[in-house]
Amino acid sequence: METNIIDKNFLHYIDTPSYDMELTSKYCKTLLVQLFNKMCSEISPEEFIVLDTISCNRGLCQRDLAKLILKDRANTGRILDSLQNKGFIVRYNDTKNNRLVRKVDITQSGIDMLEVLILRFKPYHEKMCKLFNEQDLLILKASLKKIRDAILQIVEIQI
Amino acid sequence: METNIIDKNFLHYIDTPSYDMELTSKYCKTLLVQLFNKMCSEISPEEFIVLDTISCNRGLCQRDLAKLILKDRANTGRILDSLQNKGFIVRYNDTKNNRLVRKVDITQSGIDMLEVLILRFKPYHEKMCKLFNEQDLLILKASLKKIRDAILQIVEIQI
DNA sequence: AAATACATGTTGCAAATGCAACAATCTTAT
DNA sequence: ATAAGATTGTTGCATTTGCAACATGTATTT
Repeated sequence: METNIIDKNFLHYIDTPSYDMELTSKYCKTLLVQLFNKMCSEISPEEFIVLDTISCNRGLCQRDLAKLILKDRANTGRILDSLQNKGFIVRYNDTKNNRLVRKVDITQSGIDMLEVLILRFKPYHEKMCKLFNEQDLLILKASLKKIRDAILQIVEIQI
Repeated sequence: METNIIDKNFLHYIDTPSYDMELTSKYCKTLLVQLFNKMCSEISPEEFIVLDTISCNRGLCQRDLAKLILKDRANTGRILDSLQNKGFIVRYNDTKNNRLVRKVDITQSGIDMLEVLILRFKPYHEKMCKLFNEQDLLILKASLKKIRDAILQIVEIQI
């Protein structure tokens, strides 16, 4: 059999969009981590992301929040424990579809924390923004969506 | 202060390219994991990726391989231990820039394994390929590269 | 009405990951 | 020539992550 997987005809992982996305995600994460190391000791980058997500999706139950932040229920609960201990969020029992759920909301202290951080990161945020135009970002967003739709045609994704 | 971070003017994490990439990467990974659960018990998806990378980059030292597969040296060594135990790769001492390094190469058994897997996954691979055209993928690749370059202007990335 | 299935959140555990420290070896500086 | 620094790979440890099991409460089925 002369398939010759090593030659250039075969698409290797390194050449896939998946690899490029992983690589770029690593860059984004490193940027975030380095900025937080320098400029924020109050919360972790992960907690910041969750707090930001809660701030614009108030009154979500934990499972719905988990879907948004791309983590499972267990880890979502743990991050919320930490944010709650720091007083940035509150949890309260409520119902959704006649089911008991724990909903999450941001506190005033959490809002203040977010505003402080946003001000602190503003220079970097603006520097990044200047490097991109809206059109490019929209195209990128659409491309990524197209990939996800393609994957959904092959397997069922439960996130 | 009426910054009002909750309104739509502020860019939340959920709306960033970083989030879209993370989400899409998760889809890709889930696809890979599900395919391997169904169709491959010999090696893990991670090991497949490393084996594939070695197959088209023969004679790399471990550190250079680590950079390619986006892992640190420690984890790269561990994955290689597993692949070596299964007989799919060999490691041998060599020098690079007058330094002692351990280089990695794929064995015939490893090549056979890759070819078997590629044949096994061929239907899915072709199905995915049909859903994209070369032009879209090139644009996506360029967009992601542009993001990485922008990040490099702000922080130094050492992967 | 009882049994089964489903949804939500928590806990425990194992695997994966990252980081710092270390050993070995080579280069550069004083 | 000796000391300091750099590169590579390994080991140990702490953190993160995901998965399965469980408890609780609801919906559905028989």
